[in-house]
Amino acid sequence: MDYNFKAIEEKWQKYWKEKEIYKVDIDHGKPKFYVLDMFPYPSGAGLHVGHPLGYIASDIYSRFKRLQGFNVLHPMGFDAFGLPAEQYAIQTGQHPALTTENNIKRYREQLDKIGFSFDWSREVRTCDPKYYKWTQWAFLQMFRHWYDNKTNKAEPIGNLIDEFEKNGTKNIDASCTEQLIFSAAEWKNKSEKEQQEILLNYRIAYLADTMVNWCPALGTVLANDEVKDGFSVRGGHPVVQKEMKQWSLRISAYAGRLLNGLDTIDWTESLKEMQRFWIGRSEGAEINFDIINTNKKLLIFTTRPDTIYGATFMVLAPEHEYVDEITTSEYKKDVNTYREETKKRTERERMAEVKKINGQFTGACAFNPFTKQNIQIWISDYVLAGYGTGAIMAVPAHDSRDYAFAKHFGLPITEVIAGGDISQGAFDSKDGVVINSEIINGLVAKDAIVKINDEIEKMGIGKRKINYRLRDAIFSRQRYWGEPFPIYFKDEIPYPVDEKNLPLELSEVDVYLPTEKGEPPLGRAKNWKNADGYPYELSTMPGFAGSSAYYLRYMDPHNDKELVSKKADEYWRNVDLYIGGAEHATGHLIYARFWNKFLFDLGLVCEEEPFKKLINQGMILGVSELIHSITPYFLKDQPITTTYNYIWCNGIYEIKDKNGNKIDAEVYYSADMADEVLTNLNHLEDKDKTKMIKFNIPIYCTQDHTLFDFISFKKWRGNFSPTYSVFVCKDGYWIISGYNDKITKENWYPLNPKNNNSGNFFTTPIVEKLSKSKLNVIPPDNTYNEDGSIKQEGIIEKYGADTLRMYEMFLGPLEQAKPWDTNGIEGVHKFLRKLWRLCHGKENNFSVSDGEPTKEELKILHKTIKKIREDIENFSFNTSVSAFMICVNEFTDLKCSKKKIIEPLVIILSPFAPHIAEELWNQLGNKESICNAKFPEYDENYLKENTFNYPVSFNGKTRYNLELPMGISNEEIQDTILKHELSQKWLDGKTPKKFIIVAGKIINVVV
RNA sequence: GCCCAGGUGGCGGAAUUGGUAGACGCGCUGGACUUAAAAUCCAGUGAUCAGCAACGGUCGUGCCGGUUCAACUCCGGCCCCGGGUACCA
Repeated sequence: MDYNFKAIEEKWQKYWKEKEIYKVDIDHGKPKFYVLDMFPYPSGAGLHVGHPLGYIASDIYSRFKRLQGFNVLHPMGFDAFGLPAEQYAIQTGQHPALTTENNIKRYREQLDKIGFSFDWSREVRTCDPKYYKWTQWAFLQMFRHWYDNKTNKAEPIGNLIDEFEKNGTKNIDASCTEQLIFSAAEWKNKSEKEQQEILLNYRIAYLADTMVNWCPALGTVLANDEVKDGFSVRGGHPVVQKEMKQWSLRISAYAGRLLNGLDTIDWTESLKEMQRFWIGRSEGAEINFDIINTNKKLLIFTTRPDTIYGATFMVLAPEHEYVDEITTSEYKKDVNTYREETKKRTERERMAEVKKINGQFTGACAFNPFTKQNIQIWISDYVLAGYGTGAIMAVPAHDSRDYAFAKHFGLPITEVIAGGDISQGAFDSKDGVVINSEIINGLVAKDAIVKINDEIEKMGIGKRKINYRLRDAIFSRQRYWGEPFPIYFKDEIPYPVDEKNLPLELSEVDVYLPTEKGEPPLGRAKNWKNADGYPYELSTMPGFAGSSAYYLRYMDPHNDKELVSKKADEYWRNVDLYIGGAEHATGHLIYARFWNKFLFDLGLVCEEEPFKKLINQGMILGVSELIHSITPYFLKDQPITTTYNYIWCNGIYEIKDKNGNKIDAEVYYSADMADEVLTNLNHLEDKDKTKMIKFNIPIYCTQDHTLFDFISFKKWRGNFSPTYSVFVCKDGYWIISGYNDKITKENWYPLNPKNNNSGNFFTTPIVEKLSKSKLNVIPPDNTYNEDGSIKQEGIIEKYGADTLRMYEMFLGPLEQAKPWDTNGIEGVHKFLRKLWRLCHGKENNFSVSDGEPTKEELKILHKTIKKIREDIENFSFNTSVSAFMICVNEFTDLKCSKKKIIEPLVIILSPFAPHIAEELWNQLGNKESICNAKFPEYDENYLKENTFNYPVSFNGKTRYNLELPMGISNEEIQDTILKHELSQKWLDGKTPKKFIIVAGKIINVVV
């Protein structure tokens, strides 16, 4: 073999490791540069080809910066707490710490094979107690602080207590859950418990009632994506919305700063836009409406107080605390029915179904303080409890949703802004003059808002208000595999664990399931209480807890005295370049910014924004395979006789095999007949409840969109599947039975034994993101069967890491999503071989010559240096790979392998393909690693052109090309064009109206 | 639904500021070398019409319309696909 990538890559990976080439320390002699990747969650499926995409990009950038003389911090670690490990633990009984450890080992092995320049001495793992000590520590700081709107920062809770003792709430302007008013005397008269409850109202980490997806059958809270159509995805159990006490972080206090901070950072506009929308600043007013026949006031928030004369009814979220109290006896039953229905739907479903108008009158009315009319109070799905105050004044003439609602229920519509046609639809625009509105008539909306706000404040019924959609982050998870809260409860009041007792380590449990009482798994732990016998919190922290400040730990990872030392923080400051997926836009990237701002308020970090520049790598999409089944509803004994005449229910119901024996089975349908099966169902009773369901199955069970390895499918289904699985094909059916090790070989039952042909069971392919949850991951390296034989050959083994690195970059623009497809990989590999051959000739002897390069050769080299440099700076790595290919093709054509050309070429290639570059660098006689070389500068003088081959167009259409010297005048060009024989045809005897000449670009003749 | 991104040959993509659409690579077709294969090299390759020929014509960047000497690029409207939508990470 000429280019022996295997030997080269192993050799240099070993060398880099032994010489600690990538270890960095604080070095005030060099400018720092901090390049960070979003660290991976080590799933059991291993690293897939999507992960390295961003890592390769950041590695190229890191190596480039290093070649430019920067001291580059480029660390890596693992986001190791999370749901999948816990699910696996539930299924197998293995401790998640153990499986996580194994997964990390596998990830590390895979990462090492790709030749990244990570400084592994700085590795962090979020599940390591030495690490989560600081996650817990930060949480305690949030518990011990409150947000003062006057100083606009977090302040110690002690200050607040002092103020309560002196003046009560009089001078307090705090971010809090509920506005409280009490005097100093009242404060002092409160019991300890009452005082602690009040403080929770102010703490940045606080306990509050929030809505969760509760699954009674599983005894646990589910994530939204674990719920579909009101049922749990696993097991199909009903899920309801339930109120539960949960830890929350008062991120809403930081909404304004999170919004303004966006203007100071170099992120893509689209990402900033997403965060701006997520934060959702809106200026408006809070207004109280009296509720008729009660002494209650209904507080609403509106951005359009100018339309208050058009407010003809009110709508509350079905969960609004007033609903029970105000509903009249006549409507109790209907309201309760409606609320029960709502409870079954997640918030996302409620938002998604705006076209289905529904709601319920409560029987109560409110008083519109401006029109002096009584207006009805309704409840409806489209008002969400978490937004604003959970109540709106509906202005059907000027809000589309209110309009649809009013039309549907026959509620009055009053036009108050001229300019639309309210018989046709709502006029939502603010461009119009106010009418039918007494005191603000004739004003444009903008002025009307000012005037009506003044009036509202004068009347004492409300005030101007800036509202943010950003909600406080719910910080409790009813799970085991996460950071324990350093909190114990005394008399139901939470108290912080003393900092010197951190970390509070996760306790062992017998099984990773909720207790019978429905407590989180930690409820099973023995002695889960402090030295005084007070019980610890049973929930754990969510996934984003550990990832919110990890970039700070990398600066000083072994410090057990501080989260990060001042020295390290002041040198490394913040992340200069952060690369990761756009799917984190509104999760991690907001939480981390919040977390950092909080630490900034405490003076612990010197930069207010953690990530200066951010690039989103696009997702690598893969092909997933879906299997078809039918919703479980239909209970009947059905003999399997023919494919179409009978439909089997899916689920654990009785079905008979062809011998008439009852079997306990689930049934799947081949994709080519699934629709037909569903159609056949239509004549059956209960057909409305029948639905086709499709779900992802592991792609390793499939081949060419066919389920081909039934045994591994059955193993994957595991305990979620009944004993038998029936796979119905057009020409027969397969029956597989048993669990795990006791799965029978597949049995094929053709419908017509004489015509025993295919038995192909088709699945439906779809292109979607590579993800463990989609079961479609493709690893970059070999995967092995249990017996040690190769299951699938990886790219690294087949082509080498340098090829993988360059190919992933070659796939397309970094930021765009692209499907994974190995078709083009040969071309990239060929390029590296070509480079090798350029330096080694046909005989594979290193043969680089010492001659002086020609002008032409220097031009190619400097053109490439310039291009590569610009491309790296623009993160346009796909075009760099093309440029390298063109360059090597050109030198091959010129048979140029001069040292003065090859040496700089190898340096600029080294960020992309470090192994081959290091090898060639070494062969060129260099003793030090190429990592310590200097990135060459290009010389503009070599790039100058004397002539330009102009495209000549007539009326914008290119007709011919013409080589002209650079720098000649437009008149000369015009003359040459007019005389040119090819021009005659297009001028057709006419005189040109106009010449457009862009020097060095184009000539256009307008005829 | 809402927010964000994207749509260019058979495929991945290029065209960085409105200036030659299809760079580079894959695939495919034909050829050279070879006993043969692999490897390597050479030529062709958007569609279509016409032709003995060619620096031939026309069309062509999701769809419809607009601005401009000139539009993949800018503007308006629509369609499709992907991500997120607050407990997947």
